[in-house]
Amino acid sequence: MQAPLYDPSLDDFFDMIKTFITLSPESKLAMAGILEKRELPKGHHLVHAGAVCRHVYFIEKGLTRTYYVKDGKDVTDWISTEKTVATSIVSFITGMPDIRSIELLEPTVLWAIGHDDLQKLYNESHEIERFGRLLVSYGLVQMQQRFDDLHFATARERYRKLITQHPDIVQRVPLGMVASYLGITQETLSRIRADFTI
Amino acid sequence: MQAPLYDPSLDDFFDMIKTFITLSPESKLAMAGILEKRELPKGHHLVHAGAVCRHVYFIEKGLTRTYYVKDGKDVTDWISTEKTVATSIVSFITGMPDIRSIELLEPTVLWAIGHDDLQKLYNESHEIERFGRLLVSYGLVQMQQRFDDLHFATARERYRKLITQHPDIVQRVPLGMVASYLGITQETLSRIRADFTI
DNA sequence: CGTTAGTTTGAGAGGACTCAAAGTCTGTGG
DNA sequence: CCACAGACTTTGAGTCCTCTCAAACTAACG
Repeated sequence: MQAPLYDPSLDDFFDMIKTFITLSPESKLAMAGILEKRELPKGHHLVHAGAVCRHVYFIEKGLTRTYYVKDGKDVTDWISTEKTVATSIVSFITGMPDIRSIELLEPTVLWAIGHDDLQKLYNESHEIERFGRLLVSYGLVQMQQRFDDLHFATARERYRKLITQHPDIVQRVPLGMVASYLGITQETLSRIRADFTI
Repeated sequence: MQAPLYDPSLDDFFDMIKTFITLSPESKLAMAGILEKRELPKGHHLVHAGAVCRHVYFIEKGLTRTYYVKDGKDVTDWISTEKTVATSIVSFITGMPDIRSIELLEPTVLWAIGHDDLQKLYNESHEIERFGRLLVSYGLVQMQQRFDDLHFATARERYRKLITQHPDIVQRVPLGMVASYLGITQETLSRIRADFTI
């Protein structure tokens, strides 16, 4: 009987990423060395506005919101649910500060990967470099789809798409935050929703 | 006196990508083996709607437009100028067909990289895998910025930003295409522009 | 059970859209 | 070199969607 080489709950993480890569045992071990599991309360901030984001977070349980303030108004940029990634992507990639903050909308369990740790593994392992490439590629596909939704759709179309593709978000996220995520005001979303439920 | 190992005009390509990576001589040689230079006339389509996009294109000279048809209307999704990349990114990454087409708005000189060729080099070279990662990362940053522009800005703000950041696009691209790129109608853009020049 | 965060409702203003028509530019053939 | 066709842009009028500002309502939490 041999002790496991890494925290068995890390398999949740490897499950999460298996949509785009299955790592070799060595790479898993290497990743295990830099992944940090964290349990954080609702309201906690992972990233503060004006700071550099030095981590990527894989959400195992819970819900995060990336947002910023534009013209005095709170704008929700991204919402990350279970089995997805949260990070202030431009800041993480460029190393520059960004106006975006990330807050937890629920008590959250996540895996954090530090930027420098990851760079180190990139240097050491071709496979993990590939993991990085695929992770970003996957993010780019998601961003494009979100962009398309916003590009030439009415408020109504955007809401309809959201409730069909991510019904849980509407349940778990306050209406005002969902509204700005969709690029509309809270009042408009409230009225649209009233129409839909008749 | 030694013959160059690759077409010297390829240095334009290596210049183009040096904002994010400087390749080793071996990697340059490997890339030289898969890069194809093409000179194509205005109006030529690099990608057709409904097809899979199997190439990434680096624009050396000229101008491309990525677009699709939504509800019978032509929507400009992306505009690529000199020293930037054009591709139908979701299709290229996922290997699935996409509604996007790419056309040349001017006679264009570009470097084409085939998907399968690139995958092969990814397998052979860690450094080229890194090149891929950085290329996608760079694309993600651009996409995020474009997304932000669209998210909560008025038609006026979007136009102002475009003319300050990419004044050449307004000169070289027909107004209707610029309008849909900004997410507004041609008539609205025409009126905005009239105001600006007073 | 009060306080606060969150949501709904109302009224009015305004931006952007649609449909339609008139200009303007540009390249090609006579 | 001019004239015309087709592509592109502007202008107009009316409508509608979404916004803003304001106030009332509801739910959740300590």
